[in-house]
Amino acid sequence: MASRVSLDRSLPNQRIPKAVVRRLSLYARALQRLEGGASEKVSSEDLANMLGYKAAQVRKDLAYFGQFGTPGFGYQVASLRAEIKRILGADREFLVAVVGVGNLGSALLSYGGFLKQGYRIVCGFDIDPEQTHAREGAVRVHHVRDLEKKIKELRIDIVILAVPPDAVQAIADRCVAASILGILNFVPTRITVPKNVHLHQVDLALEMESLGFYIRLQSE
Amino acid sequence: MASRVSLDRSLPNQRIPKAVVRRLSLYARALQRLEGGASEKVSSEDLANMLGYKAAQVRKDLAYFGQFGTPGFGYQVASLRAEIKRILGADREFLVAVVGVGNLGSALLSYGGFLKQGYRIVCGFDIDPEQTHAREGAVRVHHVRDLEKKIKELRIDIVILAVPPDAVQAIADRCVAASILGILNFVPTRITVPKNVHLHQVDLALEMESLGFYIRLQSE
DNA sequence: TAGATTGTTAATCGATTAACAATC
DNA sequence: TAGATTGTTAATCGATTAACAATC
Repeated sequence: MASRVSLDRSLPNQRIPKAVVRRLSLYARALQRLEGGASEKVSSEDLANMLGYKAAQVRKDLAYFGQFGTPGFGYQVASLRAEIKRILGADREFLVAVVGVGNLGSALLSYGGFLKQGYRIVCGFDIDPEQTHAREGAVRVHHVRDLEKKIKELRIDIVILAVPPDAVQAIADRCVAASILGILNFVPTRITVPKNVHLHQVDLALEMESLGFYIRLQSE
Repeated sequence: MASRVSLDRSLPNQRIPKAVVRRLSLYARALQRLEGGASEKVSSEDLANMLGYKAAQVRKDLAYFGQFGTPGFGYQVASLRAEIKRILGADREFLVAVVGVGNLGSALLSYGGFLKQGYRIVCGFDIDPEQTHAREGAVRVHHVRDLEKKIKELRIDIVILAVPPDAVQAIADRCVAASILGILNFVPTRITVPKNVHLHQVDLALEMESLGFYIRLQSE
């Protein structure tokens, strides 16, 4: 059984901690910065310093997925980055829809931040698509009544929720019923979904509150 | 020394883990939902169930800040919520500015999500305030050249960064030099600040990447 | 070969949970 | 008093870090 791990690096048979996956994305970004730079190799020490981690952690994180380095040498910048991209799923494009095209939703629709490779925003949904329609040249805004139908038809993988707080759980339930794979929830209301659906809550109110708390703590 | 803790609950003399503070905000929100409900009391068990935690964790989290419950009874919903709000700093308003009033920035300016009590968005900054100006009725957008001056003049505590990626570290440095207390960074570029400044990175690209990773993991 | 740096094991640290005496 | 539930200590679990043999 142990041999299987080294044969097929892309299928880790242990559970991967969320924190490890987050760091993996940051490694990829750091490597991108290094690419085209002076050196084609990088050590776990270098990478750790760039991100404020410890070298051992970098090596341990990578070890979840395989052996990518050469003892006494380090890692090839380009190939390590390619490996990490592959691990993170660069081999597949995810189709994304934004539900709720108000202020935040329309900014997210046009925000390039996560459009980078691998994620394509396919459409929006709103209770009043006419009103939002004109603003978004590129992407069609459908009526939210057609949510399930369009999710299936357009094979949408991920929805971004930016609807009013009291609507969010019901919308999430409908998405789940339509077999959505992942939800990124921007609404400051916690929602629950079955554990086969991956959920990230981006809670700005929460971030602000902890920021405020730590500021207060510090000033005393 | 131990007595000091019980005397002054608002000044914890131990380091508070970030995770505890985050949960504290969620407790406050759960209590808000309970308020006006059937019962005026709540047990750690109830609260834990509402949020998917364990009762012991709720009690332990609260214990960092004092003793708020009654053995054999539980907690008073209203007073516990008031205590938590106080701990989180409801006794002080933080003044906030948004730097970079593009798509995302202007949505954040008008987004009510974190405007809830305690945070007031005072103004925006942009390299081309004229262009953004008209769109925001309520809040003034200043030229970014006046950043330091206005931060001091208006006594801004927190900046939200929504500038282009290659400008973000320089802007952050200027904010720090102008004695900002906290930074909420929305730009998908990691920045570094001195440790007396509190920094939260809200990294949408990162969230999407981990969502994609977990989806891929699941589907295999 | 000597020096460098990996991958991995063992030690440490921190956070969560269980257990329970205290007490309303 | 009996039942319930707290605050806190001790046990457990998980994640980070240090140490080091393997090896390029």
